[in-house]
Amino acid sequence: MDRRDIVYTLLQLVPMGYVVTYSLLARLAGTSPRAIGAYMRSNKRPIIVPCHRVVKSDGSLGGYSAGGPRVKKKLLQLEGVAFEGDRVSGKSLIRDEESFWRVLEEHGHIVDFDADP
DNA sequence: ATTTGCTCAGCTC
DNA sequence: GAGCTGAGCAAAT
Repeated sequence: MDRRDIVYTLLQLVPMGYVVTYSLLARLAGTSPRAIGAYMRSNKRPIIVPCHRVVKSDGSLGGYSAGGPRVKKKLLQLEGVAFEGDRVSGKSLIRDEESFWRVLEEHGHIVDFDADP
């Protein structure tokens, strides 16, 4: 299990209609934002690993190797993500770890870290 | 709005 | 190994 697998796994937990930042994934996986970009670029399983749900921390799109920013935006809109111009509007953008875990809980993913005996 | 310094995985020699 | 290139960030200007 290397860092790349961790990143892909985390990404698959993000529900439709939400978007995370490169920066957040970097903090969660213990690496740098640009490294996340590199992982996405070399992503071999489009769709299964939803690279289109990763954007820059100011809400602008960033890149998308499978079709360019146009396609990326379109996909997000189809998933219900709201835009203001070329930026994702605040509501669906997850920037910090706390909101990340909260969103996962609300969508029924298992978050429980310390199961107390 | 634009510039500046920092980052690190992957690719090339 | 050493050097370059980005699907980026935050702070200062």
